[in-house]
Amino acid sequence: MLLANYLRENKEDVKTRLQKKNFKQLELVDLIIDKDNDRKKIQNQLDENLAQGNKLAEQIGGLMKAGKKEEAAVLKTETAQLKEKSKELQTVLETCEKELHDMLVQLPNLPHDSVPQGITPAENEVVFSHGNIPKLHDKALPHWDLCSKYDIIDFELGVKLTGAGFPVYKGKGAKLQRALINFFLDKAAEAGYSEVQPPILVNADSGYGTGQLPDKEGQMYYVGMDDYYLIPTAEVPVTNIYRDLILKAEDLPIKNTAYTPCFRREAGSYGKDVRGLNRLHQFDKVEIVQIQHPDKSYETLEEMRQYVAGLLEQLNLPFRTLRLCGGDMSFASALTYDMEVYSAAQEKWLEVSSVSNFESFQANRLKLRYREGSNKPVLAHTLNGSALALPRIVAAILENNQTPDGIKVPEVLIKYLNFDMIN
RNA sequence: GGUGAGGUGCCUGAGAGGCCGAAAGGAACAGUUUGCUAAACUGUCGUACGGGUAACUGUACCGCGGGUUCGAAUCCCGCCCUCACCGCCA
Repeated sequence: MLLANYLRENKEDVKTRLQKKNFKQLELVDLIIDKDNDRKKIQNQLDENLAQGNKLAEQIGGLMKAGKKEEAAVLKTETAQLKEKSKELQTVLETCEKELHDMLVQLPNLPHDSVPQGITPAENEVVFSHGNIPKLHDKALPHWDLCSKYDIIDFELGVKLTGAGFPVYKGKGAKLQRALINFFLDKAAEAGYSEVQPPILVNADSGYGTGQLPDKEGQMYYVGMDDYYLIPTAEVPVTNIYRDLILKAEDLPIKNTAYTPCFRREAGSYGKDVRGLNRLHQFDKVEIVQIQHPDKSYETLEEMRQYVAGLLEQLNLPFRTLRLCGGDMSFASALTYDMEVYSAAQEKWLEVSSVSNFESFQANRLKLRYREGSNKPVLAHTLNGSALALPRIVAAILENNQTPDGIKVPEVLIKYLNFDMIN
């Protein structure tokens, strides 16, 4: 959520930047400023009314104590009118504030200057690529066939237990999952991230804090009996740890990592993109989250992006880094890098990580602030990234490393496994 | 699920209709003292939204929402949450 004051002070700049994000209702900016002006006016009136009432009440108190009951009674009649007026103004103010809020939450975050102009994924900018696209042997298979050939991931069995998109990992497949999770967590710890194990069900307040609610309500699994949501990403519980806090400037940056399963309904997804591991309802992910001083958040974003790239290099997967164009970015992000690995049998790029700087957009909702010395609290910047999401990494490993004799395990994972081939 | 207790500032905790944005202690911060550390002393020490160049100042907030009252942290009603014990159970 953006701040009304910021819009007022940077009106034209805000509009041009919103346009870059392919946001069309620019008139909303003016409406918000007007509404905020109304709000101030109403509050002024209300405050004045209440102040008068307070003053009268004080006088009445004094008179009562002095035993001047008649004089007090006269003043009492005055307060009755004031009270009615205040009540009226209060409702008007509440309506006004609600309308203002409802408009404010419709504005997406403003894109950073470096965000490329564009509307579709085709306009994303490739900023880095690494590794060679492997040449597979003649009988190479897509990962879903490899999964059943070596009996490591069973999609049909998942359907029996739950439904489509809930695979069962078996034998070496299950071990590979554990190895990847441990590898990612160990690397994050080395990079200074402190590990947390948060709940994977969260309440509505947390959903609002990171912005999944209200917009993406339909994408989360909901436990109605207790009013909880299954997390779509560890970002939700981990970032919400810091909701409603005022941190000290010297505590920044805060670096957390968490492994959690993630649950997404993926309502509206269909077709070839959902085959095999490409799109699941439940998947595993290690997330990195940072809370940073506004002056340093872009430095931090670059560092996080390098960190994720390093993981992919160590896994020996060909990948590329995209700087997302305005139209392809998420609502809350100011700058996002996507990492895509090449899946050689499917012959396509798969998104395995998204690293974003939200600036103060999330922090405003979270009321996550920091204080420098004895200054007023200031909104912090939040950043997060996948490091990494497992399924598509697994898909790429299986496909790219396949040989006629089996699938070679990436070297860095061998110490976590007691085998080097899936066969 | 049952019963009981309770939700006050960074923490502990007092306040029981006006003198309360809230005692006291602790923590933290700044200063004095000190060879260093510590101690002692002094001071500062909530947030939000307004007005004002500023000093300052208005309003709201004692879990949330309503009510009573000229006036509510304090009284009344409803809700939520936490803790303890019992039951059930990993």
